[in-house]
This record gives sequence, structure tokens and C-alpha cells, in this order.
Amino acid sequence: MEYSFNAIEKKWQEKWKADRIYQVSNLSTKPKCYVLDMFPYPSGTGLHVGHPLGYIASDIFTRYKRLKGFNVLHPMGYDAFGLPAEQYAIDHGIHPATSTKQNISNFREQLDRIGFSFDWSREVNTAEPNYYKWTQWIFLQLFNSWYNRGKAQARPISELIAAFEEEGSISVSGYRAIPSFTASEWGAYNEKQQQDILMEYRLAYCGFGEVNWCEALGTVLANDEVINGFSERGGYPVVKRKLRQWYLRITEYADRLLEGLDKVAFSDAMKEMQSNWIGKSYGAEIDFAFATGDTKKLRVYTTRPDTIFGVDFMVVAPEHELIPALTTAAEKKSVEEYISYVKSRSERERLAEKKITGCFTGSYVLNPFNQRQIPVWISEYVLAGYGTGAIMAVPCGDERDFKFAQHFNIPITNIIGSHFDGKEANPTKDARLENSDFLDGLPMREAVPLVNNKLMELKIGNPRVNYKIRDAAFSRQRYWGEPFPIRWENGVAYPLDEKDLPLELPKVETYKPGPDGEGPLANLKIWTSKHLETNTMPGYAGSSWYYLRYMDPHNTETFCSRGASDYWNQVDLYIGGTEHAVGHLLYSRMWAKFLFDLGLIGFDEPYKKLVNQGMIQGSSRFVYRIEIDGSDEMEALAKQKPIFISAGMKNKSLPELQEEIKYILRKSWGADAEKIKIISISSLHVDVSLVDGLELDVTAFTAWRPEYAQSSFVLENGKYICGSEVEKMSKSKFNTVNPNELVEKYGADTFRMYEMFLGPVEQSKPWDTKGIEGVHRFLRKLWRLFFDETKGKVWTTDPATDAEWKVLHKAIKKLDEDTDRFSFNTAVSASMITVNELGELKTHKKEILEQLLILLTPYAPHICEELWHELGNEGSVLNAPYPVYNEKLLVESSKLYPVAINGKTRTELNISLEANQEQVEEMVLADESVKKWLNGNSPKKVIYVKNKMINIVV
RNA sequence: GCCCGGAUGGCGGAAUUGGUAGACGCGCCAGACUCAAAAUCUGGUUAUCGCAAGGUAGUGCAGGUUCGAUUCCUGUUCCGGGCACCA
Repeated sequence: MEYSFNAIEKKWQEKWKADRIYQVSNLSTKPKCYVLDMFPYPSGTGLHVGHPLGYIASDIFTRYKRLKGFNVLHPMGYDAFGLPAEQYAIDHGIHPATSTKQNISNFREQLDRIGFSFDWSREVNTAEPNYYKWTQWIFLQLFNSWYNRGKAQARPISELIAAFEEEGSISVSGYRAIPSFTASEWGAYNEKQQQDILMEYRLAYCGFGEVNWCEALGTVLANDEVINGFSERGGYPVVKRKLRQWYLRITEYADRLLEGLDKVAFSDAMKEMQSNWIGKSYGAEIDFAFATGDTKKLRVYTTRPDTIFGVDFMVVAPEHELIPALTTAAEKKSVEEYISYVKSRSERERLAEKKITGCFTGSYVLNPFNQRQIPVWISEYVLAGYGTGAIMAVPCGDERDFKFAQHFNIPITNIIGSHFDGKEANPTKDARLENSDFLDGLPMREAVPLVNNKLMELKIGNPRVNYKIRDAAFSRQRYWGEPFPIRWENGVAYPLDEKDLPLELPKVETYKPGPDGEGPLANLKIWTSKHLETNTMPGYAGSSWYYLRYMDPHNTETFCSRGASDYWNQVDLYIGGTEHAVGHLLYSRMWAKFLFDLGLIGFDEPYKKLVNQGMIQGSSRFVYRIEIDGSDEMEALAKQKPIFISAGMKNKSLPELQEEIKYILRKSWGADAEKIKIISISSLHVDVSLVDGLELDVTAFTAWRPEYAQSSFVLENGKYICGSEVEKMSKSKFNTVNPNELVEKYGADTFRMYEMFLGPVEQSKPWDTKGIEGVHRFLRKLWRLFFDETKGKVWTTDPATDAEWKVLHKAIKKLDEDTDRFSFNTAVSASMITVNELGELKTHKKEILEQLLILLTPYAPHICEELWHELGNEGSVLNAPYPVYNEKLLVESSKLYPVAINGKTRTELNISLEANQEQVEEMVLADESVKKWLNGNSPKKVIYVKNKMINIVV
């Protein structure tokens, strides 16, 4: 009986579906486990082998936990709003809902073949009104809430209004730079004034922010769509422009997002990335008076108030509001030129710029401690959004300040004595201060509180905690996103009534931008006549809370009942890529904290454990085409009948090559081929499916594209050998591999195990289809423990031997350990070893094989289910009792110890595990080969580590 | 530029807490079966010297700690991910 994987897999997938075997209930006496994959965007290009990597890992873990007695929630759905669908709509006139639906169905079809255990009855789709109704609802809760710093939690805005009515702004005056007011002043404000003040506190609020504006396209562009200051489509110039935008006040949660990292099992790298992003720093704000005597002050934020006497110049961001006041008539022209240059540059370009740029304003401010005149410069390396948008530059201690000073010949004051060599800045905190007035002689660390006290005493500044994180821009001038449940009246935003949700996205005729930078919705009469908000929400709106909807996906009363979220609680295992490190993960953590504050869920960290899967890179293949110089006719002929040379010849000198292939040139292009000259060799991506290893299937290649139909090939040893390179897997590089083809050829079980066998899930690695054969062979070997291809059934009910039990229990131990620590690659390897060992022992015994099947079920569910039934079992192997490891079966009495002399292993000795130091020394020193290595010298020391090794030091 | 990773045979990788570097698989080489091929099975496979026994070197590079370092520390090179509107 043969292993007919295709038939077996189809049979069981249908059976599992019919039996709804993966449907889980919210009511169970079993312990729960929630295993989640990061929300996929259903891309039009379909899945390649890199996509399912994380899904296979989570599926293995899901099945493993289920076998171990857990009620496991393992759902899947779609983050269906997004830019690519809208761009596709613009290009092809197909409604995003239609193309998205098509993409989802392709996606689903591909997933189903791999045999995942998703509970599809819980599928969600962020673009469907019954889902985004609740995204809008949560937005309304954010809009109607403010952050009470005293209580360190979000509270209803009504509480803030009540406080304003009772005592004015007194309890929240430190929050924002708005004038304080009394209760009676509040009462006297008109509606607009009151609402404007409230807007300063709402957790979802409207403000102004800079966007990438492309005048020629009349639209706002994503960073992705801007390349070096020009639009990706059309190459039109892009500048920054301020637009009205919605924001989420994530900054209020900065501390809690930071502290929360201690409660979750994320990798240290992930935690570090998040905490760097939040960027909490302790420093001071200091006011510098204008040298002109103007009452205006230039306020800077510094993390190093101790270096105040080392300030040699100031740098303000090009967007800084005081620039007009600071710019002197003489410098006006150059300042304007500089600012317009900066406007054309993205924030990324500004930060990455190595070239030093800047411009002097012509003005000076005064150091508040010694009244020294300090020039004020403008430079793009200072960002408006961070701190106060202005810095005090201390070139002896800061690298960028130092380079700036050097570049513009600004004299440098040394306040750290010998710690500064004049060649590069030294950011030390341990030097003793010099040239620093009342701080002279103090270690820098000790000077910080002193300066801070003095700032407060003189009322010229104060200590200040700052965060790098900024409020999250929450609106897009786009069509394909959730509409905001907001209506505008006289410049005031009013929330829609909850009963009017969902506010459905209307159908539009065109996806062209609206007037004046607004989104496509601004073109709709039915929309604008109701004064509805024309922005839509960004991609991360729906994905910030989707893990909750899976718990209670069909609830029409609420986004997720408290009963459901209390039962399933946090996600126990979350698998996805590191690219979401600071975006999605921070946003969804913030939303969880917010929902927790309002008592809507009972936990404030959504993901208990996070595993980041690595990227699967593509292995590209190249063919080498010769390019020629000749007559027009010859060049046209060369294009029509291209000649490709095998990889081994591409490094030959061109004349040598020409000489070598002249026969082929003449054969392809006729006698005139003598008159051409080979001038270069181009390497072209070739579809990896046309290549076996490195050998090109030339017939398939000529059939691939019409322009290659008349190709000729220069072979080496009768083969055309391709070049190869590891690159990102993408359609445009023709290096994608479709999982469908592999499942077709080897089966889903082989595919799953091979993806895992490639290497650790967390690590990036190149894809190579070749190795899949080895895994397939392993499954065939497993099959042969049960069935012989000619003899049929070979398994028996004979009792197993000790040696066989030992092999089984070694496997139980190893697979448990490896699966628990997500080391799936070593688990696959351990499975291979087990099957190899059972093969050597000629084991065909049911009592061993049956348990082995349960162990392998998470990895290769189909073959295990089939064989499980062949052994005569009823019911699914997924409901079988998981084998329990018995350590007594693996006890050894002795060990073959490596014996090293001076750290180099020289021999091995079998020694009882009971042996003590003296016994070991005696045995080791009596050994012939040890004696030989000692060469008469007496050992200084014998190191004996029980169950590990022995080392003799001479 | 800044932040975070990674680097081990021809290739993917293993070595879980500092203790025999290269498990497992691919590829390659040799052999068995076969008219032949495929499939399958057996053996070999880091480099280098050696008929062999065995020796020497070896985990990106340069140092350090240690009886002992792929593992810890310092510096450095290259590659990948992210950098706030791709999702």
C-alpha cells in the first residue's frame, strides 16, 4: 500500500470540515489557550512560501496544546482595508470591496490546502460593516474620553466637563498649553470655545499635522509612495503641507506602555525597540532670552542641563514658530531658501542625512546663567515634533553638534578639560566640569540636580520628562477605510449617535481625491451635505482590537462581551513579524489599556507571549544575455534572437568570449555576425520555476515569454547554468514559490514539516525547494513502518522491547521540550531520528507506533490521522490522549566521557555515573592514551564535571 | 544617520545553563538492486598533512576573560528588519 498523500489529505480535510472539528466553544471546563497569528492583509499577489511560515508554527502549537488538554482558540481573518486595494481601484476601476473579496477567496483557498486548524466560524473582516461598526464605536469611546493623570487612567469626558463646571481648569492646568480658566469663565464660554478646550483633552482628537502633499496629483501620499521627494507614480514633486488630522493621544499612555513591557514575554530586542520608540528621557526645559531685549524667549529641551556652560550655539527646527522673529533682514533670503529646501525633504531623509546643512538666523540669545551671546541657527537635524523643536548645542559633548560647529566654523568651548581632544565630541557624564562658573570641579552627574534647582529658583526653566513618541496620526485622506462617525457643525466635531452605527462607507464613482487635500468622500454630495467627516481611519484602526472580536465574533450588542473576554483573556501566543514592532503592537497595546480603563475588558496587555517569525528570502536565478554593438539591423536581430551564455562564461573577457562563441553568433544571426562587437553582459531575473537547482530548463525558458522564443544558449558541459543570489521574495524578482505547487507535488504534511525544518522560526533564511525531498522521504519512511508497498500491512500487536520503548520516550521528551520552546526545526529533526531508529530496530509494533502518531500529529496531521485510523482507532487522533513521558525508561548507568588534556579532547572513557572525583582521576590517569599525552608530566589538576566531561590541566 | 537583529562545512542548519563543533536534512562521491533508469537501501563527505594510526587548523574579523568560548566581554566588518501614511 502506497502513501498517496493527495488522496489522504483531501479526504481528511473534507472530513474535518464536515465534522467541524476545529470549532471551539466559549464554554469549556478545559483550561483555555489563545493562539493568534498577526492579521494578514489579503494581498492581490497571493501567498508565497514565506507567508505560511508563522501560520504553520502557530498551527503546530495549537494542535499540540489541544492534544495536551487545552481548549484552544485559533482564529483567522482579514485586515481588509488598505492602500493597495484603493490603488488597484484607481488603476482598474474595480471597487476595492470586489477586488478584496476576490483576494480573500484566493487567500483562503491557498490556506485550506495546507491543512490549518483555524476556527473559520469566527472569521472577521475589518472592511465589513458588522465589524467596523465596532471600530467606529471604540473610536467614539476614545473621542468621549480624556486621560486623568491623577488616576492614571482614561475617564469619560463628562467627568472633565463636571470638573470645569465646578472648579475651572485648576486640576488639569498642567496638561496643555492653554490659558487657565475659572468655573464661571467656563460657564461664560460659548459652545465652540468649550468644545475647542475639550478637544485638547479627548483621547481621539483633531489637530493639524504635516503630510506628503503632491500638488500635481492633488493628493496626500504615503511615505511608501514618495521616493526622494518625488511621487512614485508620475515623479511629481512632493512637499510637506499642514492638514487637519485626527490623532490618538497615545502619549498619555507612554509610561504605562513602558511599564507594561515588564509583564509580557516579548523578546528583549522587541522590548528594547518599543522602549526606544517611546523614548522616555529626563532633562530640563530652559528659556533663553533674545539678545535684542525682545520679550520673547527661546525655549529648548535638553537631556544634559549640566552642560549649560558649554553651549556655543542654538539650533531650531526649520518649522520653529520663532523663526520669523529671529531672522534678521540680512539673513532673510538665505533662511527662506533653506526652509524651502527642507520642505521638500522627508523626515527620514532629514535624519539620515550625513551632509551638514543649516542656516544662521542672524540673531543671538543670551545664556541665562552668564548672559553670553549665543548665535541661533536653523538646521534640519532638529525636528519640530520632539521636545520644544529647539536645542542648545554643546559641541564638545555631542557628536552632531560638534560636526555642525566644525562645518560652520563656530568656536567650541571645552567644559570637560582633558576628556575633550578637539577631534571628536565626548558624550561622557563622568568628567569634572570646567569653564562652568558655579559648577566648576563638579562631576557632571552631580551638576544636573544643581542646575535644575537653579533653573527653578531663577524661574528660567524646569526639569522635565520628555517622550520621543508622538500622538498617533489617525486619519487618512483616502476612501478605503472606516468612515469617522463624526459630523462637523460650525467648526465643532460632534459624535454620531451610537444607534446610527455603522456609518457605512458609501459607494463612489471615482477614487480621485477631493478638493483641497481632502479624501474622495469630499466629492460626494450625500456625504458633504450631512457635514460628515471626509477623512477615513488608517489601516491600524481595525487591527488594534481584532483579537477581541474573535472571542465573540457574532455579537450584535457589543464589540466583545465581557464574559467572552474574561474567558479567553490575553492572547497566550502571538506570532508575527518584527516589522510590526513599533506600529501595530504599540497601538493595540494602547487600545487594550484604554478598553481596560473603561472596564470593557479585564486585562490591559493584549499579548502575553510574542514570537517573531523571520523572513523567508527568495533565491533568485539569473540568465546572462549578451549585448552588442553593431548596425541597426544587427541590433534588432540580436533583440529578436537573444543569445544567453551559461554562468561559468560571464567572467571571461569580452573579446575572448566573442571568439569562443562566434560559431553560435553566426548560426543565430548569419554571416553578418562577424561585424558585431559584444559590449556587455546583462543579468536578467528568470523565473525560479524554470530552473532545477541551477540548471535552466531551456525549453521552458523559450516558451516563457515571446521575446525569448528564438533564444540561443551557450552551454557548459551540455547544461545552461544560472547565476543565483539571495534577495527578498517578490513577484518582480521571479523568485516566489507558490505553496500550492509544493503541496500538489509533495503533500501538505511534507510542506508543513519542511517549512519548519528550514531553521528556527525567528530567523530569516533563504528558501530552497531542493531540500523538501528529504522531509518527504522521512514521511515515506514513517509510512513504511506501517505498510510495505508490496506486502501491505506490516504492523503487529506484538509487545514492544525495552529498546523500542526507550526510542519512543526519548522522542516524547524531545518533542515536548522543543515544541514548548518553539524550536520546531529541532523537533522535526528529532522526529527523523526517531523514525530512523525505529527503522533500524525494525519496529512495526502498534503500541509504539500509535503513540508516535499522536506525537507527530501537530506537525503532520493528515498522515497521522490516516494511520491512526488504519490502526483501527475510531475518532480523530486530535482527541487522543497525549503520551506521558516516563523518565525511568531512559536512565543510564554510565557515560562515555570525553577526556581532554589542556582543553583539547584526546580520548573517550566509559565511566559510571556514580563515580566520584578520586575514582575518576584514578581511572583517567591509568588510561594509556592519557599517559601518552601527559608524556611523563604530572597533571596540575583534573576537572571532572559529572555527566559532561573531564579535562586534565598540565 | 538612529534603533534592533544576524554571521558555524558546497547549502539549510544543530550544539537548550561556558563542557566532545558540524546532529538532522540537502547536495556530492562510492557501492547494492536493475538490461537500464527511477525509486529504495548501504557507506563516505569541514579543511589540511598522512598509506594508515593519527596530527594540525577551524564557528565573519581583531583582541580579552576562563582549566575549557559557537556560547561571556571589548572593538570591528558585512548582511537583514524598522524609523511614525505599506500593512
